[in-house]
Amino acid sequence: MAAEPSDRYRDRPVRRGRRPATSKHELERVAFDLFERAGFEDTTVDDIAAAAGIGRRTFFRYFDSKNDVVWGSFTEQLDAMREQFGRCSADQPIMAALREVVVNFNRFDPAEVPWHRRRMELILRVPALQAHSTLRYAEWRTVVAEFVADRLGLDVDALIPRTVSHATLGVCIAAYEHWLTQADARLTDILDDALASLAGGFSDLA
Amino acid sequence: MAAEPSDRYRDRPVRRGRRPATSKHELERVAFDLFERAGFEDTTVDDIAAAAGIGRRTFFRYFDSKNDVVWGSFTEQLDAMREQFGRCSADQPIMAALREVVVNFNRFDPAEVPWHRRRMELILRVPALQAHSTLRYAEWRTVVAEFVADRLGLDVDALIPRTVSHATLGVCIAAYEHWLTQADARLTDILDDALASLAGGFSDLA
DNA sequence: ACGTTAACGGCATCGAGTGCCAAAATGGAA
DNA sequence: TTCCATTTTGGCACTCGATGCCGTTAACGT
Repeated sequence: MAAEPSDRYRDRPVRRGRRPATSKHELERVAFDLFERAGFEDTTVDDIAAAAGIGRRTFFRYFDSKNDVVWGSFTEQLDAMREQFGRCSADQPIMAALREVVVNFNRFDPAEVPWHRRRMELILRVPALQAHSTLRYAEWRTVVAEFVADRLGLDVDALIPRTVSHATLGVCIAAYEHWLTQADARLTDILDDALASLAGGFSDLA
Repeated sequence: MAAEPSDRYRDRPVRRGRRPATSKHELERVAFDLFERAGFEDTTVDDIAAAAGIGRRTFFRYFDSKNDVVWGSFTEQLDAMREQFGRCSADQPIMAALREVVVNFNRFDPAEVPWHRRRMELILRVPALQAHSTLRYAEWRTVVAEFVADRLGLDVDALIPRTVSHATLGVCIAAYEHWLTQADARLTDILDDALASLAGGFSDLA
């Protein structure tokens, strides 16, 4: 059941030194289990390390911080999103493309949804994680800003791309927060609605 | 020159116990001075306390955290913004009112501008402060969401008010970040432009 | 067997943040 | 003037996240 320690070395079947004692995935599993029981704040890194059977020092070789545990393979997912942007038709309006890609990016296999929900509950409700999330969101925004900048022939750091990416992220977070309060709503629907409002400049609300 | 220790007791000229050894304002001054020299990260709470001539333990009675030092009287300013929203004409469109109030809220006396710039450079560029700012932004968003909810007869936690407040905040942060890169631009102008873009649903960018 | 390589994990250290509590300072009342 | 109530101070001890250092362990190839 547990992930193979060699998960991280799929692309190098033959390797030299000592094998990793665990994997990011497995650590994530163990940690989420503890978070579920005692809460994020009351679970110490020692707890996680002990439960995973590794030393505390080793934990910090798998994750830069306790906060990072909940972010899974976020960086890899960003790469996927960047690719989706690359496949957008050039004659689709920017905000429409943005809406489509972001919504698609948030489609999950039904089996994964409860897991994703727990992850987002942590990120959006635990103060320490809310705070830390800002740093991860910056990466997300950059992907969006790159797309917008590319389309408009502007620099990534120009005002327009940054403004659009910030606004879009804000809308997504609001949608996510709303989704968490709805027991059985579809995330993609809420995101789609919210992003449509944004593209309309919220003019519908008089 | 230093603020009176009794700053915090303006409304109670006669008081009982021991006088405070310093004030939030004075601590802020001392801290900013150190941040300027050594940077935020390399300035410890001990450094600040020592420079202010108080004990480390006492520092934490003035501020909940080292991060909070840079936020000055943010909560008081939010109250002012809430009042400004209250004075808005009911027939002004929501996004227009939002734009006006937020821009006005960011007008500063020219003499304060350099100070405000340094404050925002810290908040927007130091990772630890970027992260912590999220928690303060939440308060800001609530003020905006309250206004929008009130106007639409919705709950503060409804999707629309939250979405609008998140988007508006995002735009403001983008504007602020842009302002920091421009040596002599007017913050209010940038904010006004960016908020106009938002109200237009970024439709101008095709 | 031996050397190389890579991961492990203990130890020491730093810095933020908190609970506890005695000491200091201040005004008012006896 | 002395004593009391009140309020702030600040030292001490402790927890927890995070990091540098370094010897140890486990795998592989020769």
